[in-house]
Amino acid sequence: MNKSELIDKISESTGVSKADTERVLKGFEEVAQQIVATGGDKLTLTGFMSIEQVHRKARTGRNPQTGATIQVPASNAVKLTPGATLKDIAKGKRQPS
Amino acid sequence: MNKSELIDKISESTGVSKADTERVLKGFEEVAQQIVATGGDKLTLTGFMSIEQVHRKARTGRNPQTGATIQVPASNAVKLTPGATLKDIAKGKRQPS
DNA sequence: GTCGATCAGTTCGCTCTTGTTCATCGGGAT
DNA sequence: ATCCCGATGAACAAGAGCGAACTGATCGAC
Repeated sequence: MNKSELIDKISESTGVSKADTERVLKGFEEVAQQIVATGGDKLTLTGFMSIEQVHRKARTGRNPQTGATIQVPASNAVKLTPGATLKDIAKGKRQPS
Repeated sequence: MNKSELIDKISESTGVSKADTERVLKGFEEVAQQIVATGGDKLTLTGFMSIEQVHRKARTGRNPQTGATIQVPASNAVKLTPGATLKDIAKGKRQPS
């Protein structure tokens, strides 16, 4: 499923226009970008997901074409964590809304 | 940041009412739940994130209070993957929109 | 304002992910 | 319709996350 299909589905089920649905998703993405850009806060949507910036240690990577090892420097990364409700649905312990 | 704060921010920046913003986020969550409940499809929001159901092997867990080991059966889990744009923003390689 | 649901933190052995480069193909902004 | 950007997959060593059970704190639906 891609973005267009998602917007169609959300618009159908909520009655919100596709244009506004798209604006809200874009707004959500921009807030997520601000969260991971600054790292000072964490966004938690209870039962759904959380989004935060985390730090990753330096380590060894590899060029898949040549097999040469490459030093990957320490840097910031994105951590997306599913919430309990979403996990329970994936496990079959619970039904989607 | 929690859900209320997120809705305020999105509503402010997009001009969409808080009520509609909340409906769209709820709709997005419900679609994500359908994706991880069935496992047949994967939702990809290019540059932002993707959401899918994955399978996890059985393994050993532990009760942190008693230290007793517990067998955790194989089951389905949720995989949330950040997209390239979000990752680049976390690394500082790129500015948020 | 209430109260049920969820989060965060705890241990630890093992599973899973990470990031590198690059060609190809699809998405999606315009 | 066009075309630039991002997803995908390849190898792999090492980093990071997972999930159990439980509890106090917080969230958010009503």
